[in-house]
Amino acid sequence: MKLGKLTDSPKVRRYDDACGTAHALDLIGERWALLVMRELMLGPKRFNDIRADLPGISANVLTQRLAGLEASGLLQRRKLPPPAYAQVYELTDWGYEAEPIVCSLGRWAARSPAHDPTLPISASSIMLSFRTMFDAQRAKGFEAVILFRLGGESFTARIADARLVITRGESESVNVTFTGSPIALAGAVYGGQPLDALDAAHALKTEGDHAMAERFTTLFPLPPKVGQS
Amino acid sequence: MKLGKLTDSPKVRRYDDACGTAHALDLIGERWALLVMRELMLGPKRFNDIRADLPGISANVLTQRLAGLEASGLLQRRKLPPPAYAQVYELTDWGYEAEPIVCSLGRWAARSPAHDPTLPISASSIMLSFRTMFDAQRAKGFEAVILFRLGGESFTARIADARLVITRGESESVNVTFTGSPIALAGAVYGGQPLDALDAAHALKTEGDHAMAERFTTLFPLPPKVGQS
DNA sequence: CGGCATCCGGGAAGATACTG
DNA sequence: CAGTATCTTCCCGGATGCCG
Repeated sequence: MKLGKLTDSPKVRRYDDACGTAHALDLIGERWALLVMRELMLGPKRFNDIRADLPGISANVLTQRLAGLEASGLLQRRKLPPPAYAQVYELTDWGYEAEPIVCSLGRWAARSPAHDPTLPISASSIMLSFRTMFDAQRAKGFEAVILFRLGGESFTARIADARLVITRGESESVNVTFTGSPIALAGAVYGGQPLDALDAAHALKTEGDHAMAERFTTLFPLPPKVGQS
Repeated sequence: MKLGKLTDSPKVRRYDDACGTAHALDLIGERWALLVMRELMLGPKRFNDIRADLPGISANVLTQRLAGLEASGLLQRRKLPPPAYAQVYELTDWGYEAEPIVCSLGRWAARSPAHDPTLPISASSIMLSFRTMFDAQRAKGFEAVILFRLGGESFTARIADARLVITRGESESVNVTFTGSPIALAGAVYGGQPLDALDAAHALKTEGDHAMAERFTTLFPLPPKVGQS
């Protein structure tokens, strides 16, 4: 039997630096930490759902990150009311305020020559990327409600007044429904793959107003890769 | 004699994730990487100067980070022309584009209850923090050129038209000169310490127009800590 | 099934010493 | 000054197993 030192100094490896950026890295600089927060950006999730959307993370590390983020005040564990009872992890208000960080990182790295968009992507990731890459100019005069069914998770995007609002869950009066995998949706929006080809390949089913669906896929221009133009 | 495997896959630990945020962490998610970039945000530096401003980093790790960032296309090594000859590290254009990330991280983490502003801070950090926290409203109608001499490094801040421009180096027609340590300057701007007290303590010398100096210190309001109002 | 503790192997980070 | 070499420590990732 071994008893962990009671005086166990937390032994956290910190940057002893008053700079806010350095402190941010103390909070979310550990491996996986920011991706865990990304997965929670669109609403609370349970342990195994986070884990499933972060291929490569071990249960071990996920437990540590959740505990660390909770101790920092960035997320809370919450028991769902009956009849669900399940325990979920939910960002605090301050945690949600990290969204600009996630988005600016994503926008910046999209210019990387080494970025490989064919890798797997989670549902939360691509919905967040829409918030990041949305071009208000291109959306002028466009009004639509788009429903996404991505492997068990549903999201609704509402576009009006050149603004985009994305929420978790289904919705009424939907103009377009996309059903399929996040990667196929990414192919349509970012890879320039035609919707009918994806439909024919049974990768992404498009239902509803196809003109609106086509227009939707044009609203998220990628920044130019470095070294180009 | 040992021969490293030629087929040695770089063995970089990557997130296999198409999400831009995840790719950003592949690029700058390693420990110290973003702080190295922060130190270069205001202009090129040489190895030992970066090292001196990042207390805690070992030469070993700094070498690795510089090599990694160079391989990713985020910085370049450059030989200064005669008579300096020294080798310096300089961010590429794309590297400089990471400034919004550094700033949004800093602004977000400034709300943390665990943030300790009494820790040491580098000259680059505090000059960058001015860019981050600058409040254009408060600067309306204020015009000033402020020179900072912070332990061997000089920076100039120009405020006009409710805009702030910070550059490395000295300048002509200066209204105010601050001379001292970065931490003392932080005390004045963020800690509410009176300039004359800092001057009396020989921590920060203020020369020139003291009214302008006082006003300058009010232009950088900190966001409220979480849990407060 | 969901959440967490434990053990282990490999590799990254930290500290120090050394070299051109 | 600008790194390299070496050694130690600790974190990450994987597997297993406990417990509600």
